[in-house]
Amino acid sequence: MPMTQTSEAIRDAIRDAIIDRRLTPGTKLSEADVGKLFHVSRTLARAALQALSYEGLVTVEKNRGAFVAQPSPEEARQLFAARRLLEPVILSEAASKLEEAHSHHLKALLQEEGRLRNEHGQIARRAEIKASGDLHLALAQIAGNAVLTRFMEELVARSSLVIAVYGQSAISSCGHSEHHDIVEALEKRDLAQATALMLHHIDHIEADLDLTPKSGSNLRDVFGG
Amino acid sequence: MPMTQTSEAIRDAIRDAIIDRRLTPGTKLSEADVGKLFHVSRTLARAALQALSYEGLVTVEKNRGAFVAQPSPEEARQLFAARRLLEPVILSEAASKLEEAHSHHLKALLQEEGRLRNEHGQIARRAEIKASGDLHLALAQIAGNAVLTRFMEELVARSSLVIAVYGQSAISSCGHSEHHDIVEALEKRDLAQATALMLHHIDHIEADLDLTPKSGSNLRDVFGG
DNA sequence: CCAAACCAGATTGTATACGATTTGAGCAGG
DNA sequence: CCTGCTCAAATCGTATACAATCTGGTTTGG
Repeated sequence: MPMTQTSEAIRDAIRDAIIDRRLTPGTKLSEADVGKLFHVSRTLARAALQALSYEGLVTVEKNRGAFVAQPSPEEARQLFAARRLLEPVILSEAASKLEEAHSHHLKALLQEEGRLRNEHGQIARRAEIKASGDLHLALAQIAGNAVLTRFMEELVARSSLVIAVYGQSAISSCGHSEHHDIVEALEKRDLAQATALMLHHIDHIEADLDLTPKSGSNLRDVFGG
Repeated sequence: MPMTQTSEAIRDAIRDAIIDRRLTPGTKLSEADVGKLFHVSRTLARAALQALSYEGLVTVEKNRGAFVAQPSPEEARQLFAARRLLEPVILSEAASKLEEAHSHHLKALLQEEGRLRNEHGQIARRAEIKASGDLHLALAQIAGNAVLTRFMEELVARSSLVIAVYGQSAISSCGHSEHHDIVEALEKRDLAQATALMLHHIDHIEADLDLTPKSGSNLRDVFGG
C-alpha cells in the first residue's frame, strides 16, 4: 500500500501504526520485512527503525532485531510521572499565550473527538486514540516552545504504547469530557482549575492501567536475555 | 587515536567533542572523514551522525552532509526557556528524594569543579565546561525519573552549543559559587531558595549570550538554502 | 529414550559498489 | 572584465554483497 520512499516517511508510517495500535507491543519488525513492505532496501528500513528506537517506540536487540517496545511497569510509572510534572508547566505557558485562533483550534479538536466517540468500528476507535493525544500536543504547541513540544510528542506517543500494554478498559481514551473541561478552564484563564483538571485527567488514565507484572509475558522480556 | 568500533561509541566520542567545544558549530562532519577517523565504513559513521542529529547536536542537509549544529537565536531562547521551566521541576523532585549519598555526590562534583577552575590551560577549561553541565545532570538523576534525565541531557548538551556560538565572556561556565549555593539551599531543604537561585543562575548564563544576529554569518544559514 | 553436539536456514552487522547531487574551477562568449 | 556554461571532483543516497550471529531441528552417542 505505501508508496513512500524516504526513511522519514517509513518512520512516520510505522510510528502512526504503533500509536493507533495496528502494531502491538512485542511485534517483530524485521528489516527485510519492513523494506519489502515499503519497497526499499534494508538500509532505509534500518534507518527508520533506528529513528524509532531513539523515540522509545521500538527496541533493538543486538543481533536479534527490532520490536515494537513493551514498556515495563516501571517505565510506565516514570512516563506518567513525567507527564504529571510537564503538563502543568505546559498548561501554564499555554494559558499565558492563549489567543482567539488557539481557542478555535482547540474547540475543533474537541468536536472531532466527540464525533469519533459516537462512531463505531475499529477505525473510529483508532482515530479517537490519536485525537485524544492530539489535544495534549495542541496545548504544547500553544505554549509555543519547540523543545517542550518535541518532549510532549515523545511522551504522548509512548503513553499510547503503555496503554496498549497495560490498559484494561477496552477504550481508555477515557474522559472526553475531561478534555472539554480542561479547555474550558483554560479559556476562562483559570489556570489553577485547568491544572487540577489535567492532573485529575492523568490520574484517570493511569488508574485504568494494571501495572502488576503480567504472568503470561515472554520469558526473554522478563529476564532481558 | 580512537579504537572504537560501534556507532554508539563513535556517537559518544563526537558528542563529547561537541560539548567541550573541540568541534565548533558549523564544522563539517563528512561521513568519509568520520569513518576514516574511527576506522569504520561510512555505514557506521552515518549511523552515528544520524543519532547526533536526533539529539539536535548535528544538522544534516540533504545531499550536502552533516555539520555541527549552529542554533539560531530563536532556538537558543527556546532552549533556555525550556530549562527555566524544567529545572525548577527537577529541583523540586530532587529535593523530595535527596539522601545522604546524593549529597556526597553533589559535593564531590562541586569540589572537582572548583579544582578545575583553579587550573590553567584549555584542557582544564574544557573539563570545567563539562563539569558544569554534570552538576545539572546530577540533579536530574537525583530526581529519579529516567525520562526527565534524558530530556535534561539533551538540554545541557545543546546549551553548550549555544554558549559556544553566542557566549561572550571567554569562559561562561559562569558562577561556580552559584552551583554551590544551589546545592546548599537544596541540602537545607529550602526549595524556594534553591529554585530562585537556579533561575538566577540560568539568567546569568543567558545574560552572557549575545543573541543579536551575527553580521558575518553564512548566507546559507540565514536563508536556509 | 534423552542429552548434547551440529548443521542449515534465517536475520542482523558491516563494508563496499554504484548512481545521483552538489560544488567549484575553468573556459567560451559577450 | 564579466557572465554563464560545462565538466570533473567530491560527497551523499541507496542497494547489494558477504560475514557474523542466532535459532530450531536433526543427528549422534550414551
